[in-house]
Amino acid sequence: MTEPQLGRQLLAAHRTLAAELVVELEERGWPELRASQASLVLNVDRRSGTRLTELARRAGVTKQAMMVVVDELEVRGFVRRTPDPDDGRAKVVRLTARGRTLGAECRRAVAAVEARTRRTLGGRRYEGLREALDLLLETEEETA
Amino acid sequence: MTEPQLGRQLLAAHRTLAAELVVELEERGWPELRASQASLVLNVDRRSGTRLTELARRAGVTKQAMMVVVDELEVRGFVRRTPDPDDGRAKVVRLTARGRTLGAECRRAVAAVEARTRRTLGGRRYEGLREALDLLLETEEETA
DNA sequence: GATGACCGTCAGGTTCGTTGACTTCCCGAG
DNA sequence: CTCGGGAAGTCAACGAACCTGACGGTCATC
Repeated sequence: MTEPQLGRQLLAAHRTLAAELVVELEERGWPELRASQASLVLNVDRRSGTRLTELARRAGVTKQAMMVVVDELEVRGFVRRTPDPDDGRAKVVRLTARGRTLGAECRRAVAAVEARTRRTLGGRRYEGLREALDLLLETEEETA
Repeated sequence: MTEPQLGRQLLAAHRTLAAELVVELEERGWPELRASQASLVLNVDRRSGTRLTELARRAGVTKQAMMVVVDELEVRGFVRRTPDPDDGRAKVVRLTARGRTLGAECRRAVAAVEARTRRTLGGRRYEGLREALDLLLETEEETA
């Protein structure tokens, strides 16, 4: 009975943090923005832009999954795809001006959520949590 | 950049544990059983059965969500719904004989996953993880 | 130059969950 | 005693975040 709770708690905690981030963004005037989208914005290199595959790698998901998020962000004008001059197959995802503004806001929102989490947990437990998750996923990766 | 990783890691860790549980169950001869289903089986009171709403409450989800899982388990003969003698509205979810056998297997599978997790994390970190999650979700609940 | 690997894409699925809108039934207050 | 609020289970529709598989171009190398 104890362990399925762990799995569930992990999911619940994920949802909680994601929801908090969304609220934080809303309060800052960026409504209808989801955590996955904010996360993507933060992963695009501000200067040179970043390829889709690289974004997927950073986020630890498939390129198909990442493409959906890029699509959404592109429609809303936060990001645009430009052909990669060095590679005809590739496209580079870049932030628009609006996207850069959003990026700044996202960093603040993320910091706020992190600070709140850290406060309710205490610094020690917070660090412990991060460490445990790092370890868990790292060793999973190796076995895979 | 640091925090959105936390949220994502929580999700990834959830998927990992759920997948491990499924594999564990498969290896024990119970294929095509998902983590949510196993979790439900473990939450049904072995003697008296449990109402749908109560199951939903225990799992921290809506009764609609819980109903789906009960439906699946009922179709496969692990569980059945009987009218509650004390309340004409309610039905009691009970394990069938096959369901009880599955329950025992689930407990073992869960224990195996837990043991493996504990081993990769170390007892100290494992306990810390659980504690952190408890705290995180508990205080979330209060604010809600 | 053919061959295999790689980039982005399209199409379709899966898992776990949600909100909203009933119907049926319980219960307590007027 | 009825009658109105509320709770139990259900039906339907949807959402978020993923996945696998299959392709058409492009690169890079042999």
